[in-house]
Amino acid sequence: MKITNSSGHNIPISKVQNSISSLPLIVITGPTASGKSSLAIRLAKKWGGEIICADSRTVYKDMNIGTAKPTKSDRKIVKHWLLDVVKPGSRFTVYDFKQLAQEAIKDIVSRDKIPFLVGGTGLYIDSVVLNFVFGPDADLDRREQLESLTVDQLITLHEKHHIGLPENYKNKRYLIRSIEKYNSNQSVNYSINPNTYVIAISTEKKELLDRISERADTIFGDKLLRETQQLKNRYGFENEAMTGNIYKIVDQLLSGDITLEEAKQLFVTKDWQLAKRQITWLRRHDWVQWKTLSEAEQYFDHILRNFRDGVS
RNA sequence: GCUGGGAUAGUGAAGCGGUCAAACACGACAGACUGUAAAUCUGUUGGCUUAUGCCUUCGUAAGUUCGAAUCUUACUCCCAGCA
Repeated sequence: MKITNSSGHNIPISKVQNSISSLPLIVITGPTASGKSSLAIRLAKKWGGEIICADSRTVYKDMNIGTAKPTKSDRKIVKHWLLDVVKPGSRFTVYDFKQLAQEAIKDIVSRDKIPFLVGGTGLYIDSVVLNFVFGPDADLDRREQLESLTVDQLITLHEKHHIGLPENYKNKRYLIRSIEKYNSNQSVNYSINPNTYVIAISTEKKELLDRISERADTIFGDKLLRETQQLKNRYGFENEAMTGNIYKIVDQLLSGDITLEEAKQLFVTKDWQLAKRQITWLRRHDWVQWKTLSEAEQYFDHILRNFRDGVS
C-alpha cells in the first residue's frame, strides 16, 4: 500500500507510520517578540528539522515586514512551511491551518526530518497538538444561518433548547459555538498528542516590553510604509487579515493623522496587548512548559540528542 | 500689565448646588475562547483587614450653604486676544 505525500512522491505507508511514531513534534510558542523564531531556526538547523509556522498572519502573502515574517535568508537556512499560503482577503481558518500543518508534518517526517511547530497563535498550535476534530462541512451552512441572528436571538435560542450560556454570552461567535457543541455531542479533547514537546518562551515583563519597543524602532521604515500602501491598494483594509495589527497604524501615519513617534507608541501598546492575550491563552494548558530561551535550547538539545542517538 | 477661557481620577473628557468616588473613551490589570484568533468578548480599575461600610479626592487656601467638583473671594499655573 502506498500513499502520496503533499509533494507527490509515493512513500510506503509503513515508513510513514514508523516515522511518525518515532520522531517527536517540537513545539515552540510564546508571546510575540519572545525570540521563538530565531531559537527554532538554530535548533532546526542543528538537528535536521523544518519549521511549520503557526501564525495567523504570516500565512498571508504580501504581509512581510509588518508581520515580522521569517526572511528569505531565514528560509534558506531552514525550510519554513505555511508561509504565504493565501492572499489577504481569502478565508483561512484554524481548519485550513490544521489540514496543511498535518500534511506538512507527514511530509517532513517521511524524510526523517524533525517537525518544529513554531508560532504564537495558540489556537493554531492547539488544533494540531490536541488534534481538533471539526464538524462536517454541512455545519458551515448551519453556522451561516446562525450568524444571521442577533446576540439576543441567539440567547433566546439557548433558553428555548435549555442550553447553558457560555461564559462569553455577549460574544456572537461563542454563542454559535455553544449551540454547535450542543448539537454535535462531540467530546472535546484536552489531552496532548504523544511524543509532543511544547515549550513556551518566558520572559520578564520588562524585557519583553523592551524587545517590543526595539522592534517598533526597527520595523518603522520606508519598507513598511511601502508595504502598507501596497496592501491597501491591492486588498483594502476591510478584510480580517488586516485587522488589529500594525497596518492600520501605519495607515494613520501615512495620512498624517499621527506622528512617527505616536505610531510607534501605538504599535508597542497593541503588541503588548497581544502578548498578554497570548500568555493568557498558553497559561491555561498544563502541558505547556515555560522556559527561558536558553533553558528551552538546552532542553531541546537534550531531547533531540537522545532521539538522534536512538535512545528514545 | 489688561481682558476672556480653563485647571476633574494614569491620560483625554463629561458633570456646573444634593441621587458624585464622579458618565464616557483610552490605557492598565485579570479572564474566556475548536472554523478569518494580531480576531472577538467579559470583569475590575481612588484607598481600606472587600464592606448595600468607612476614609481621602475634582489646582491651592478661605468663605456662603443643612449640603459644594458645582456658588463667592484671593492666590498659583495654563491657553487665547489686546497691550
